[in-house]
Amino acid sequence: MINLSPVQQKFILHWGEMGARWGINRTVAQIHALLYIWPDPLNADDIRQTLSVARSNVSNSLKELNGWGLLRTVQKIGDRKDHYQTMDDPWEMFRIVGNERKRREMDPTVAMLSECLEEQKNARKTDLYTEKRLSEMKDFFDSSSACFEKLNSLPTSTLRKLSKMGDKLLRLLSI
Amino acid sequence: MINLSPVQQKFILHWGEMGARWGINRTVAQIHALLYIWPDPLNADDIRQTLSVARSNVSNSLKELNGWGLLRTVQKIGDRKDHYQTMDDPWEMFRIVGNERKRREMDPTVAMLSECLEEQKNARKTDLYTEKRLSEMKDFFDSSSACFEKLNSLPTSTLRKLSKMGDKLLRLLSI
DNA sequence: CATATGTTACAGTTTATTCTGTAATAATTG
DNA sequence: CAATTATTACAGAATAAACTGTAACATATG
Repeated sequence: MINLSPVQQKFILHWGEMGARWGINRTVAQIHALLYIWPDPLNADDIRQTLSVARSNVSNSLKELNGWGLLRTVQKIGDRKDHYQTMDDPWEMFRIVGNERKRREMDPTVAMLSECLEEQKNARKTDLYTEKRLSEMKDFFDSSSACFEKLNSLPTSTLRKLSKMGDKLLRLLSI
Repeated sequence: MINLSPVQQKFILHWGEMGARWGINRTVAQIHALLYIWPDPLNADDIRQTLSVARSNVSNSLKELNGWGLLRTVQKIGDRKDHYQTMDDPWEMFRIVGNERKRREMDPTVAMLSECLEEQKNARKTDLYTEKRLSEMKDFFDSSSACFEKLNSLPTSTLRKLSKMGDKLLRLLSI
């Protein structure tokens, strides 16, 4: 029987609300928060009881969490139920989320911009202004997404160090 | 009378759909796309007709766009109507959007984590595990948001160059 | 085979958001 | 003052997303 402390509840509820802004469903985010804040792996029924949601909702949410690559399933001896875990390391966690967000929020736009530019070339009427706006936008998405990919390919330990460099980072970059 | 080419329509519709994923309302994003892709400043009625939305929707959406800092109001001689523009430069545009997203998506979580840690300290029961999870998460948010702020404080021209450096950037950083 | 466990589909409900259309209000201009 | 323009509030409609509860199904275990 899971009994959440007030602080744990607060964390889980906030994570759930915030999830929406991060493009993650509330229940999915709550489950993620629960697994993150709880010391032991939990089974689906623990989750259902603790968060008061329908069993089917737990199942679907776990599937989605798994789709994000944020879930691990483990077993306990003498217990046939699956038990679920999530990773400890926030850097690792948000690297994954970041990748997924890039895939959902940038890639489709890059594709659309390419199509538009192509269609604009083949159009009966030339429209230099539109072409300029589209290609500047595409240029932005291309370079920022390449840059993001490069940074995200670095090992977590490097990202951690870089993000902690503070002003040193700026000095390094302003060469 | 505004007459959108197929390519312009495609761009606007996509921008509208994508807006949702970026945390921006569809109509707001469509209006933004329209102002971005159209060579001249447009008045509210142009926008209403072109996008087929209610006048009140245009007014509220323009207000929100203004709240993001993405709108400029200009006048035309011999015309009492306000005319609206948005900025050309995608880097500038997404710097603003990025700032706003940080404010909405990170800052509240940093605040929540600080509160939780404070409350955990004052709690009757000590809970070292929860404390560890919370403080590691806070550490992540603190350093990544500081890092983001530093980068975002750079002039657009610098950001543009950095994002275009490709592998040179990695070599520079891997010192 | 009986039981336990987990997934999936689905109809219906709830909830939140967005949008419309109207009306009231205010400010400005000729 | 009359006309133009823009904002705001609001009730109701339309949409979209999320959730519930149930049932069917599959799989594995003793």
